Amino acid sequence: MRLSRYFLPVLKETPAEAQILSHRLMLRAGMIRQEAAGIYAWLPLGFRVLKNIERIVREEMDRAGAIELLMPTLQLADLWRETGRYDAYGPEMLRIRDRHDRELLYGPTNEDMITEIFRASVRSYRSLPLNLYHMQWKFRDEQRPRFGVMRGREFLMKDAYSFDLDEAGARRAYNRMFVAYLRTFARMGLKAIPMRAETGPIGGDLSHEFIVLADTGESAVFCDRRVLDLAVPDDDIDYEGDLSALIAQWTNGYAATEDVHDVARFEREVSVEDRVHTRGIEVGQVFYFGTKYSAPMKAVVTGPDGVERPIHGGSYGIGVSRLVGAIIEASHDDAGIVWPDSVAPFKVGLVNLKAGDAATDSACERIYADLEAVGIDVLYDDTAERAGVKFSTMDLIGLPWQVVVGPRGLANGTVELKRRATGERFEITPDAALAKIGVERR
RNA sequence: CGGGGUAUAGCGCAGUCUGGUAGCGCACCUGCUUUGGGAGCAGGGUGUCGGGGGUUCGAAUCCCUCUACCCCGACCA
Repeated sequence: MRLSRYFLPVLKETPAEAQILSHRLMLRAGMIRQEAAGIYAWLPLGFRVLKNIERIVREEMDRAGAIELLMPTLQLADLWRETGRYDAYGPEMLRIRDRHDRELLYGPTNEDMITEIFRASVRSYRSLPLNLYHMQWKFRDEQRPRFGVMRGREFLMKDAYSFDLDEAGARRAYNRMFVAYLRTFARMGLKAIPMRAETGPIGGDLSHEFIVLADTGESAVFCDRRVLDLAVPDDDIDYEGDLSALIAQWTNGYAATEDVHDVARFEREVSVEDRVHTRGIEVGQVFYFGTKYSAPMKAVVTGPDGVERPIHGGSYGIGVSRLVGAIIEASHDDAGIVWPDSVAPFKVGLVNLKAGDAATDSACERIYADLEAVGIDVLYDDTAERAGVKFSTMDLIGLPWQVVVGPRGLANGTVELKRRATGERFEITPDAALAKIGVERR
């Protein structure tokens, strides 16, 4: 993409309403624009990051055996009346009437609807286990939206729902999602720690929150340093195998958010040098809730013994849009965002220091073409801006690699390659720069 | 939902107390000079002063009212 033809409205000054760092950087980097309290338009750069996060979530969900579908944002109130949640949910639910005066709601979550979909078609235990998920915009009319996309009213959530014949099956489903979550967050460059959680209004008796550690996170967390060093399973993990030992490894060590923190236990189980007290951001939560929805909604299957019984369910959420903010909170410096490679909006920023100069232009064009040819996303700054502006913009938007091309270097046959995350700089030939990025010129 | 605050150009702000027909910096547009870490000179205002109503010869400014947004606290992917 050529910057001269892109839409990248970066801001030099920070909008007054943005308090936390990720929100400021997202506004300044031209990733989002606020349209109402807690409601954002995703501008091209932010949208690319969102799509990358979506892709990773999708790949890991699919790998773990979940099946993607898409449910609507609008739901009939009657569906929610079956579980009693229409009245229970309160003013956080956005309620709407259509032209026929039918009561609708903008879905804050989808347990009720997925259960309805399930019960319409599934009759036998032979169809189980089943795990269905989607990524869809949710709306929760928060009393106080804040922190940009970290706490919006409209947000993109991945929500998965598992259906099993009994509790043992449901716990296996839970374990699969647990492992998938470990992998998902790790792939985004995040250290996400599962912590025992309250089950909240969704109900159930087994739940973990996945908390990303970031100094600027909204809640205080306490954990055993040894939990931070646990290895995340590789992509050859066998989801059909027994995952319970792996889960135990991750859940035995102490890890708790402030509200459920047990000081006595923390000090008893964790040695002083292993005690970690930092801050975190919740990016996902997994629940087992048994027959809470299946019983009232009569989502039943016939078991091998011929007896009908309500299925045991679980739900598994990831705040996809929140992750954009969480990643920035966890990965930035004074100059701006430092994107992990896997979610970066472009992999390479190509800086033409003297647009209009024939030699510089043609060197840039060649590098640009070579990168595009192998499918590497590159943002080519071909504008006539000053070097200082170009550099600060590139640092702000945080692309993993910068290739800086100017007459001074070209006189020696070199360009400058910069690694955003480490600050390393190399004065090397264009071919060598491409090789480091991962392109072999033929 | 309790407490506090703000609303003036794309962004950051002054002007409001004491009414006189809108301004500063950045950004943006035109031209020239520049160009290796947020340039210089000259010219240009792109605005229902959040909305509605009122007072007044005259309202960004005073009064009434509505709305939006932000911050602190209690709640959430």
